[in-house]
Amino acid sequence: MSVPPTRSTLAGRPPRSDAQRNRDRIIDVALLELTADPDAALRAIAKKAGVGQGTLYRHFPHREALLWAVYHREVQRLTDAAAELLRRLPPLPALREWMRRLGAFAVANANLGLAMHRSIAPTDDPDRPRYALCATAVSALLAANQQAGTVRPDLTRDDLLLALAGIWQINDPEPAAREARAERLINIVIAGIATEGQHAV
Amino acid sequence: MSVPPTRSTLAGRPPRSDAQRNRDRIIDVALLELTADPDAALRAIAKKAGVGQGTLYRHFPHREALLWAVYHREVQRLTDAAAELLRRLPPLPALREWMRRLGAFAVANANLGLAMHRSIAPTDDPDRPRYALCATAVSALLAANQQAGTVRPDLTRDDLLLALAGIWQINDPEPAAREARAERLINIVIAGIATEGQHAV
DNA sequence: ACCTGAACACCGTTCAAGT
DNA sequence: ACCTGAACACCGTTCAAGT
Repeated sequence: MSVPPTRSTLAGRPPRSDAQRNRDRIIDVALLELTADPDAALRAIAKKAGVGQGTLYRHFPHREALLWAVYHREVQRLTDAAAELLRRLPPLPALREWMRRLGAFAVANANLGLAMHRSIAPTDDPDRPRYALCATAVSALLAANQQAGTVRPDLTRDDLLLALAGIWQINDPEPAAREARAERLINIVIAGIATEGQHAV
Repeated sequence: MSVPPTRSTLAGRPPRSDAQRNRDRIIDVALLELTADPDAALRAIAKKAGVGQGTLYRHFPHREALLWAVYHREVQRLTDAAAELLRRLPPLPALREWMRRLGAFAVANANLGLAMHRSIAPTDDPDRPRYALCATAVSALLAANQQAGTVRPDLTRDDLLLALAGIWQINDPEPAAREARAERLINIVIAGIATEGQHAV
C-alpha cells in the first residue's frame, strides 16, 4: 500500500519505458489540473496527457490512487526540509519554521488537498501520502524537541498532527492574511505543546 | 444566505402545509441517509422521503443547501449548550466542557461532516451553518474567558476554531480511543490559549 | 505488456406536464 | 404553488479490440 510509486508495483522487472513515460506525464498533468480545479475530471486529465482513459486506469486503479501519487511527489520536499532544518537550527525553532513551511505548502496546494479530502474514503489508513509523509517529518522534529526538553515528553506525533489540522483549511484571499493566520495557529500550537518557560521561542 | 431554513425563504406568507411537511421529511431522511453514507444520492433521499426529485430541488436548490439544512438542525443543540454551560460553570471549565461536547458531536456526525466537506465549494463563506453556528458558541465562551482573564486577550474566535479544526477528523474505531484523542487535543488547545498560570484547569 | 476509446452504470440538476 | 419523473449532461470505471 505504501510502495514508493515511482516504479511499477508489479514484481520483477521495471516497466516498459513508454509506460513509465505515460505514468510521469499523467502525474504532471494531474498536478496542473487538480491545482486549478479540485474536481477535474479524469477524462480531461487523460486527454491532456495524451493517453486513453484505460491507460490512466492501468496506472492508477481509482481516482484516489492518482491523487496519492500526485500528492506524494509534491509533499516530498516538505519532508526533506525537516532534516535540513534540524541541522541548521535548534529543535524548537526548527519545528516552528517547518510549521511555517507546512502552512505555505497547504495554502499553495489548497485545491489539491481539497481534492484529496473529497475523494478519500473514510478510513484511517496511515499509509496515505499526505498523512504519512508529514508524519515522518513531524516524528523527527518531535523527537529532537523531546530530547532537548523543549516539548512535553508525552506528546505524540498524532497529537501534533491533529493540532495542526487547521493549517490545511486556511484560505483567506490575500497572502498576507493567510500568513498571519497560519502564524497565529502556530503560536497556539507551540504554546500548547512547549514545556514551561519555552513558550516565547 | 443565512436565513433560518425552518420556513420558506420566499417573502410573505408561510408555505403551504404540504410543502412544509415535505421539507421536514426530506431533512429527516437526509440525516439518516447521510449519517449512514456521506455520498448518499439525492435520488435515494427523495425516494425514501416519498417525494419526487423536483420537489427536493424546489426546497434545496443544490446538494450543498440540503446539507446545510441538515447540519443546521443538528448543530443547534451544541450552540444552545454553550450558554447553559456558562451559567453553570466558571468560564474556562465551561469552554473545556463545551469542547468535549464538540468532540462527541463531531465523532457522532462524522459522516455528515464528511459529506459537507466533500460537497462544499472552496469559499470562505462564514454563513455556512457548521462554521457559523459553532462560531456563535465559541464567541460567547471566548468573551467570557477573556473577561475573566483566563484566556489571552488577543485570541480571536477564528483562531480558536482553527485550532480546534482537528476535532472534526478524529475517527479511531473504538469510542474510548476517540475520547482520549479528543481530550489530548483539547489539552493542547487549552494550554495554547490560556493565560499563564491557568493551564491546569 | 500495454494502449485505446466506446460503453455502462450512476449522479446532480432541469423542465415539461400535471394538480 | 407545488409536485412528478423522464430527460440531459457528465463522471468514474470497465472491457473488447487492437499493437
